[in-house]
Amino acid sequence: MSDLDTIDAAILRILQQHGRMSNADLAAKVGLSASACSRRVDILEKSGVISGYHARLSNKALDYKMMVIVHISLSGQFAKTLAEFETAVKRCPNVLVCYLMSGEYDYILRVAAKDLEDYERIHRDWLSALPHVVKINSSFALREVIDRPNVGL
Amino acid sequence: MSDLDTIDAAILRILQQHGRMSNADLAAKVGLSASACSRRVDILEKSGVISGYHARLSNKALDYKMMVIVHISLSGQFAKTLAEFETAVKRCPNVLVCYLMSGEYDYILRVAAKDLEDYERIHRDWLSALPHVVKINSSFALREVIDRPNVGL
DNA sequence: CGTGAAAGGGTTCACTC
DNA sequence: GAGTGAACCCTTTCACG
Repeated sequence: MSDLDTIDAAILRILQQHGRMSNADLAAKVGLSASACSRRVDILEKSGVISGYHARLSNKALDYKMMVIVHISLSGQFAKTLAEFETAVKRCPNVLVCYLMSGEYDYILRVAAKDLEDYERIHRDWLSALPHVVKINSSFALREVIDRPNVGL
Repeated sequence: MSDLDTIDAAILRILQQHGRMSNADLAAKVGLSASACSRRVDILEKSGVISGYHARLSNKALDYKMMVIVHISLSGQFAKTLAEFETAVKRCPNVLVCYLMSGEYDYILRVAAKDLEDYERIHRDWLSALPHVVKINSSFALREVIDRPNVGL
């Protein structure tokens, strides 16, 4: 697709960490003029390398202190079964990540909860209520070692 | 901590999706004047509810098409063992997420790779080389159903 | 790709309700 | 806490070298 040179990589590295840095500051950091820098960022956005800019919220500040990894098995692998499950799981706001997996389990989920009581509620009202589920396995995260949105450049 | 009213929630919801929206536009969207909106955003940033702004890069555009969930067990749970493992795992740029877990496995990792060959290299050069590892279990993601950075408000 | 200038818009005050 | 208006600063974006 688009070949990234050293300067592009530098731009991406900085914008990953400081998504609201002004173009003028960014240009200075990567050693370009403002116009040249703006042109490059524009290309990176339009080519889809930069898919968007987002404020990151502190789960802790919002009182979401628990992270739970949930493994789920369904009663079959029919397309209709998967589609119904996925439609339902998308409705649960506490599910941050959901992947269809190969291997022993069908889906793996990452679920945020305020505390154990909150997770019990989520498990009861949301997870157990998902269609076609035959097995649920919850593992609790004791500590977050790494959490980055993208691969290091 | 800080109580969030309806307007704060709206601000967070918008900034989550459009991290580079100008304060003027944001104020219009939530029905506030620019100054009032700026004051609120300032408070949200300083109180830590907004922990930062980040450009999101498309893993696909960067040719990272594979997502692998890796379960890892160590030879013990001594603090020194865990610390050594964590120091080493942080050096691998392909590891996006790493949690210390309760339950059967000690750690769960989310690893990005360009393709199967790339993952073989990562597995050989990084994962297998991590200290104190006694068991590695790789599961490949077939499809991404959900991937949001934060809990829906 | 860099420069420079013009134009437009954004942020941030002090002040008021 | 929220709105107004104005000043100032900064950013973006041209055309051109």
